[in-house]
Amino acid sequence: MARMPPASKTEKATINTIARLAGVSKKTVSRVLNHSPLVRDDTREKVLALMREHDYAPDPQARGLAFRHSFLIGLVFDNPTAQYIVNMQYGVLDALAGTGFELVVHPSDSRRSDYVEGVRQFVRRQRLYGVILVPRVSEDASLSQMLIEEQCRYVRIASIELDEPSRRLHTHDRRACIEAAHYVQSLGHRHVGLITGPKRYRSAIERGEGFKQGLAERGIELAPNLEYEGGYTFESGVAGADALLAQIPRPTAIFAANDEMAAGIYKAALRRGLTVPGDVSVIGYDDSPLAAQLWPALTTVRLPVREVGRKAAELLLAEFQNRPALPVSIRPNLVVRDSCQPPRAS
Amino acid sequence: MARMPPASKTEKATINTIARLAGVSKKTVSRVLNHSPLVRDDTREKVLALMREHDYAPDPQARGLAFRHSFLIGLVFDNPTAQYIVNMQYGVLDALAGTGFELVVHPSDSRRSDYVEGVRQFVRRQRLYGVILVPRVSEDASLSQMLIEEQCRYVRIASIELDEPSRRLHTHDRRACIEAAHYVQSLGHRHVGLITGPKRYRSAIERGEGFKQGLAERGIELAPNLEYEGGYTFESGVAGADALLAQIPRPTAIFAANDEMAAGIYKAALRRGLTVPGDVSVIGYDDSPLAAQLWPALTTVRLPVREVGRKAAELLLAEFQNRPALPVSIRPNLVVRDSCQPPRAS
DNA sequence: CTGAAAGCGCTTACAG
DNA sequence: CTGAAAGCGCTTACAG
Repeated sequence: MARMPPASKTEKATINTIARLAGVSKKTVSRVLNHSPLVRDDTREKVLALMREHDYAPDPQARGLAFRHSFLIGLVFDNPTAQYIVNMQYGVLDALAGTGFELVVHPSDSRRSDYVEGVRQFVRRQRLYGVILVPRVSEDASLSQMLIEEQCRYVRIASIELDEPSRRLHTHDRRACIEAAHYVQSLGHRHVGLITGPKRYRSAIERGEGFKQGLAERGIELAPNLEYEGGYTFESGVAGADALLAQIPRPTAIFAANDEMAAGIYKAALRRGLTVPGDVSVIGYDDSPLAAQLWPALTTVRLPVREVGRKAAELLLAEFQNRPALPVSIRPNLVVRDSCQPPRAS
Repeated sequence: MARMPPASKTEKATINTIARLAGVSKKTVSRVLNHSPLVRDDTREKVLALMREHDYAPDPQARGLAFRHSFLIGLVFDNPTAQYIVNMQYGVLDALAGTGFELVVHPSDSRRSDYVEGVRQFVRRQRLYGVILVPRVSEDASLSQMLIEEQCRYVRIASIELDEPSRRLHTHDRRACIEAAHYVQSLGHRHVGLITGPKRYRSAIERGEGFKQGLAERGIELAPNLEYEGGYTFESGVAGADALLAQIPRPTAIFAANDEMAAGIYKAALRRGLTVPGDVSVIGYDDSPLAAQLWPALTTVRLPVREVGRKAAELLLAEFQNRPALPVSIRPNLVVRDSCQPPRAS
């Protein structure tokens, strides 16, 4: 690239600039930067004023080199939906704003045997301050084990309480699905179908078990032929609904463990000449953008993902910011739209 | 966090470790690292072997401090669709793999008057090596002007050829829409509707103009009452289709400037008792995940976004890697699915 | 083709 | 409450 003209602004201020102007050593400026109590109040004020005046911010690289860790937080994920990732990123960035930390993204493929090594290189080479683990990689004990070996902080976002309190964020999938089941029962449904996610996902188990538990609590037993293991994909939702809607008696309501599969139910119903919710009520999970766009709009379970991201980042930075690292738990809520109604009188 | 046991692996190798073991100065190791030709072949080989043996990688923070820039690439965007952002991130990361660079994300809100200053702080404080600008922030001249002031490299991804060759990636929206129009005409449609994006987006103008140009080239003039300015949202697609489908004669095909709005056409058609593509053919833009899930599956224009991200990152790193910085252009292609057919004989 | 010295902008460890 | 020295792991500028 061609040489560019010098910046119009004055040269970037460093810790030396501030120290010289304040008539103190750079160590004192450093103390102010790191909130050390060992600085006289008037000294601190003078230094802070100078920092503001010169728009000074410490160089994260120099700081990182001295601290022996970077000011980077990693987000490690394995292909959840795009909306989930993006919301998570927004949430993490909400928490990082003004802290000097930045977010670096690291997608990985947990089906590859070497993905843990890939994450190891990532955290080691970049000397990451910490990482946030999103399902399903958050469920992998070999990954968290490696991070402990590497002395890298982490927070696991998961549907159950994995790991110790300071490192977990619990999303209460089971509880949310119990409530979804209660809602379905309250409308009067007795023949209810279930399309679960793939059982290698902990969330799939939690959601499926939760839903059945919720029905059982209200005296409804879900028949084995009304449960189908899907793959969290649209196509698997279509296949699952085809299977369930062929049963006799036909279920009057179906719960799908995510919205993609719930959308698949719409397609299968449409093809069979069945209406939603007239012939079959549908309920999903995620409140993806899809949910509001389906016609009729989909009743679904919503986890506030952006808030999850924010809380996870806050937990990760708690120690650095001298706050207590308390375990976090966030509950989803049911978003009632138009895809459920009482069953037709039979 | 509690102190953790020391890592099981040996201490991390530094440039000094390698230099000592190779019996050379660290400057020589540095030369190998930076592909300097001023190293004897056998010296280079010995150093490289040692690096491999000790799994050595230079510390990006130390390197960055000395180089006066970090090894971070910023992705600056203003709320395009989640899938677009995520695909872009994957693409950028494809190009960064193995280079020692990492990707940091920076969403911003271009409606806020201070967003350019926000990006300025971001690039200055982190000493970013460069940034990739995604529409619509890529279209903002005040942003690129600021980056030049800050001497920060950038690449603009845009629907037209903005900026100088070494800083632009052209996505040919106009050409793609011309071809979409030709396709619609080739099916025999004469009464064609258009739902554009908001005119403050350059892409909206390019797509709309391109589509009209393509029709004109085949002797079809798009009537003013068959053009509607949408907002790139599902709801605006519904509203647009409601307006267009009420015209007489009713259009037999509608092109929407993105898939969200195209999905809105489906809903409007369904409500009016019209079938897609029997009564009205629909064509979208983006090939979002939605497109394949609609029923019938949506014919749409697909930009390979991941490839765009990869090429943009390669262009940004060209200078660093001693490659020529040639302008990049990527053409979308038409994905024909089930939402278009010839018009009914009238 | 190779190296000793100085420096990037911070912090730790020690001294007072 | 404050500071001088040394160091984090690299590179630039200079010398040979």
